[in-house]
Amino acid sequence: MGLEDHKLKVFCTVAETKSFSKTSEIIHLTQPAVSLQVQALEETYESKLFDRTSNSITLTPSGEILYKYAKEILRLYAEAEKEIGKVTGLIRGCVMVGGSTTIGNYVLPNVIVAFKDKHPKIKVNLLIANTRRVEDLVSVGAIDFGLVEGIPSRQKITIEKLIEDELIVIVPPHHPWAKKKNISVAELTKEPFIIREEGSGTRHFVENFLKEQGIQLSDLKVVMSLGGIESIKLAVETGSGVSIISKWAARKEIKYGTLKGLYLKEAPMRRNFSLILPKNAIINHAVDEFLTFLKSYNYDELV
Amino acid sequence: MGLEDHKLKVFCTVAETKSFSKTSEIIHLTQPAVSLQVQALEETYESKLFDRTSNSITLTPSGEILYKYAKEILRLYAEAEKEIGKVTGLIRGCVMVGGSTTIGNYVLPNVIVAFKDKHPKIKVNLLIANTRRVEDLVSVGAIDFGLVEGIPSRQKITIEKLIEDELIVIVPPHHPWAKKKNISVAELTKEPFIIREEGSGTRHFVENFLKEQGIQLSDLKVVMSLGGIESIKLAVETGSGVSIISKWAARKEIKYGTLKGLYLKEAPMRRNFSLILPKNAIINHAVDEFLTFLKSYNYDELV
DNA sequence: ACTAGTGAATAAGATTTGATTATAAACAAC
DNA sequence: GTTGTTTATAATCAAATCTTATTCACTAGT
Repeated sequence: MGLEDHKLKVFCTVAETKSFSKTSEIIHLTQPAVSLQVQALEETYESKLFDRTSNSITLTPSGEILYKYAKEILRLYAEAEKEIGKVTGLIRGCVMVGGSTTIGNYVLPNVIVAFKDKHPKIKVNLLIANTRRVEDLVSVGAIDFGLVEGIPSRQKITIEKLIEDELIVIVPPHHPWAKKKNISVAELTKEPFIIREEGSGTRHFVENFLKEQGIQLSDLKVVMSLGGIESIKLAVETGSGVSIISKWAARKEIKYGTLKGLYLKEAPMRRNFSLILPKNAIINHAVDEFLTFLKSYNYDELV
Repeated sequence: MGLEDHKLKVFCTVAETKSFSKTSEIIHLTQPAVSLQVQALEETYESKLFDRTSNSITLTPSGEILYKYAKEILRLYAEAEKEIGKVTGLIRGCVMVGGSTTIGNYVLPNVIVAFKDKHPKIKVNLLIANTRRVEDLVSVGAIDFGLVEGIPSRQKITIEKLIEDELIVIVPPHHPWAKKKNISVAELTKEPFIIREEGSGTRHFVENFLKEQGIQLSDLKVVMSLGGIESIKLAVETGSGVSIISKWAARKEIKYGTLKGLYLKEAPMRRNFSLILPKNAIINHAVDEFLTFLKSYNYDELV
């Protein structure tokens, strides 16, 4: 882009993530490039900016000072661009979004496509990771904002409920349940069940939900545990069992008829997708526009 | 150097000098390079920053906004560097000095050499021009500070008396006056006189001084008017006449005996060299050090 | 109006900076 | 020790930046 000091941006991200390699993912550079940028800064100021001691990276006193100023400088770059954009009517820039697995893979791509259609000049950057990781990046200010499942509670983050997510039971189209709209929790325990891997937000939610309905995971006939939504859908399509995933994740397959979605009779499986923003965020013009778009977007048209 | 955004620096200087070519002299780039830098900025913001109308350059609304922010950003870069310098004990950076003809050619070079000796890492940049021009550059903030003859009075400039300058009568070593210490104004009118060109600060001072002593320029036997101090000294050395110049300018020749300096009986021809600073100047660490050095420098050792 | 003269834009080339892949070194965890 | 993870270094390649040479646009002077 060129409307900000790239070296300072890289430096700040390293300071925030405390990692050269994570920075390289976020900025979309290779790790050596990040090392070189920081080294270049250290040479111009003739002062080490980070202590690279074994397993952790910390800012040196010089680094602390530079970080404070760099952050303010970057804020001014963003503000200048915003102000000029107001005058020229031009909206451009770069948005760094973080999305947790479900929302990142199945909701945001559609939103981003629609957004790019309205604002072709704005570059959108999507990073998909688990909720914890996205929260971390937001809390240190390494990305502009995040969209995650559930309602994380953290200091240094502003949280806003954005849209509701509903989980559904998925079955293959020729399954006995395929004609039904609802099934009971009791019925669920009779069928081979495929579950997400330990650590996933969706699995966590499902476990809790079933517990509320008086059912343990061990009551289900769990036939396998898979490490990704796509693999779960594939397994269900091929008849290996049924599963529970977000309606957003099953959208396409339901539309094309390769999967059927059902609700539980007892209660809807609802959770929120939350928008999380760093406190004292640098909100540039592009980020502003994206947030406005996000809030006004009609998510139902996706379903 | 790399410890500031070069594009913004160039842009600011163009905005201040209202000239691409003058900027190129100050920043030590070629004129096309300046054009390209500004064009690059105009492309990134997709907005013209200057109106290039015939003979004058003005900031567009976008340009005005960017200038405001750019100035603040550059100030922060300088401040960051200063703060880091305090921690590391390193003093470096770049000073842009403007000097009017006499002080620029005959005083500053010595000061700068002594300064570089103490602070080898600081880059000093000397621009020699007439008083008016130096004042202009200072008043718009295009150079860090200026040293000029006389006491200019201008808004937007902070003025400080720095050192005294004394003008002396110079004669060749075998001239009848060479053995004397003083001569009278009356005597001066009897000798062929060589004078600086119209427009020079020194000529202006000499004319005024003689007027105060009741003598018009036309009372002198002016044999020639020369456009530079070196040519005047040469003319006096070769016996074409006598002249009046700054003691600083005659220092070397008096030391080597190729010229003799005399004072006027009636009154000393004194004027001040003034230090002029832009209001709201960006004083970086290097500038700070140079100013301190300037004020503590023992100018007498030069005489 | 024609001709310098001045100041900015453009073109083509060289140099420097920046990024990439590949690889090595340092360190923790098993 | 061996493995895996993270940063640093090396070599290569692409892109940005500066330079010289030239052209263009506009004034000013004759």
